[in-house]
Amino acid sequence: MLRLRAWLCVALCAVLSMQASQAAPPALMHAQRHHDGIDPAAYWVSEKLDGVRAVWDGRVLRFRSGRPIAAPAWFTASLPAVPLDGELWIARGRFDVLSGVVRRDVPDDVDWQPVRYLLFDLPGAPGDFSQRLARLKHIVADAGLPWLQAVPQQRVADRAELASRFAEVVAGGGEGLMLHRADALWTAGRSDALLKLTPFFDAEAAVTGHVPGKGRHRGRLGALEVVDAEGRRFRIGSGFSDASRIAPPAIGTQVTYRYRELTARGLPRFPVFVRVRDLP
DNA sequence: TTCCGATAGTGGGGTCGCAAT
DNA sequence: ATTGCGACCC
DNA sequence: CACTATCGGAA
Repeated sequence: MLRLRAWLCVALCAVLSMQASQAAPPALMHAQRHHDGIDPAAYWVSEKLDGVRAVWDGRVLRFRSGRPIAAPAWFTASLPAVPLDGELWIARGRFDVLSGVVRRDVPDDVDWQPVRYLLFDLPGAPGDFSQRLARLKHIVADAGLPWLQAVPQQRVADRAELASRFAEVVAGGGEGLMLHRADALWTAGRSDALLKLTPFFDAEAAVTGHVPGKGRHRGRLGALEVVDAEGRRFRIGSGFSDASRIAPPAIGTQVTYRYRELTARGLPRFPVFVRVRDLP
């Protein structure tokens, strides 16, 4: 009886941990948007890499969602036996390529060749970020794997230097900056211990159609179909209040929207409705 | 009191994988 | 061979 | 990823 009970417990635990290994999102630090009142001198600053977040628990490499990443055996075999947090990345402007490579069910060795695992933290490790960063560099050096690197971190003196770093990175095709507060202990969740600073652009387009909403938006606007001055057609489905979804901009109206960057096809990435364009 | 962080739930471009054509 | 769709990455 | 709408607790 005791044996049976013990076996049931083991089996149940195994099943539960299996499910957890399939889907449970790992506890992570999440970035907050940079805002006024931040003292940049209190932070380590690095480029925000436009790749895929990857978390290593000592055994399995996972997406932020908790889903395992089908990486080649050689990529993960010699990773250190400590939890790591970082970004799978190839190069600036290569997100789509990387995204395809790392999300394939069957990894392609050649495709994975240029992929790097760039680390920016040690989840759950003791000490403030400065201390964790020092330890992270040692872990990377000891591992001696060409594709395993620490994300370069720099200190800035003031807002002016942060602004110039930001301009420099963006001009070079970078996605923006990440700021890790030097004196912050590791904690799961969102706080000003980790900030992101990314650019955005405003543009105008004409409404060509209304896409109906689903779920809680059933019966009102889901997204705006628009066309810009160059004839590019796309949709804007975010940025609307519930009220504006009930009475959306009419077809033909010029609207202002915001986006992060243009895709390879020239379409806006992360388009967000801002307002109906004033003074037509 | 106000504000912040966590949830839940909508939506975008792009890719992969599978089913339907 | 092409198209459409859901489930993901961001 | 972007966002809005809520809610409870911290500030």
